[in-house]
Amino acid sequence: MPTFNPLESIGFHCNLTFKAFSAELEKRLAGTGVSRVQFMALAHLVALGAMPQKDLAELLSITSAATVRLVDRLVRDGWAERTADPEDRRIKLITPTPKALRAWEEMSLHAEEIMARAHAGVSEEEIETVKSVLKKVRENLL
Amino acid sequence: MPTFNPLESIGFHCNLTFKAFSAELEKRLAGTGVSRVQFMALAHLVALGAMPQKDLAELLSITSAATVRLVDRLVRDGWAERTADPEDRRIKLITPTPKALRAWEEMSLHAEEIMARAHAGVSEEEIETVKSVLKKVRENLL
DNA sequence: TGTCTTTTGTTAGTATGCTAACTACTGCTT
DNA sequence: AAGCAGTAGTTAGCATACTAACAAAAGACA
Repeated sequence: MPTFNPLESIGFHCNLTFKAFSAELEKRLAGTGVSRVQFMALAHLVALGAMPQKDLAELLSITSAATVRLVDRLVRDGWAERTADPEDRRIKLITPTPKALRAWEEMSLHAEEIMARAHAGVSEEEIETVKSVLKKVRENLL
Repeated sequence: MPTFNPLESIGFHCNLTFKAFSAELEKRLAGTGVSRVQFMALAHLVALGAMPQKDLAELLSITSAATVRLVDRLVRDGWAERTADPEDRRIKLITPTPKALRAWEEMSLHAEEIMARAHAGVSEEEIETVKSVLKKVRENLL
């Protein structure tokens, strides 16, 4: 009987690897009051500036419903604000607060250090291979 | 200012790829009443037989607390049972039900098809490279 | 044997994801 | 202008993850 073996699936390995990154990032962010998901949201908000919730949802690859609550928590904790879009009253622009902008530079160092550590001993070429294979796999699954 | 760019991180790509597998598996399991996580748990239970919750937690790489509620739902839905370990009264052995064993063969086909589709057009060598690089990355992050 | 430590499982509280159903608003079409 | 489809955001209900605090049982050791 051909039994499904998780170890053979790239998806399984991706899950494990993603968890390893998550755990390390969460450990380093422990003192900041920012969660891993909030960190990713702030990365986009700081890099690109205020944007509608819909855009943030797309960048994070989550649903709009999940984004509502993520932004709720960002607002609650003083990292972002919902402001009105003068052009379109449906839209709530999500704006990073000055507090977020100030704290970002130091926080983002954690992510860069983790990336550097994770990629240690792996050639640039291997990293590119992984990225391109994973991209192809995602396209295969669309 | 050196800004963190998620696209450069293998962790980010792993997250996206894992989500793609998850979405596809969930779509296929829609009619079965089994969730993706329950499916993974059953894969281990069917392959290895009854085991303590702790072992299941390790195989799934989740905490024991998360396992408690996962097993709660498996039991609730008739896929598994908690039985006493005659040797050690702390242990609850998680046993797949006959219903689970019967349903497994067909369910596991979904996972195999998804793997086959995902890996299409990717050489065996590339797949091995991805697995070994991801493994090294995880070790780097320990 | 009695106590201390470890192991296993549980509960509580929070964060995060999903789908489905809903509201408010925009914008097209007639 | 009226009507209707599409878009943005919200809410509700569920599944799943985590940490922290706890209980019960087993094991180790004086």
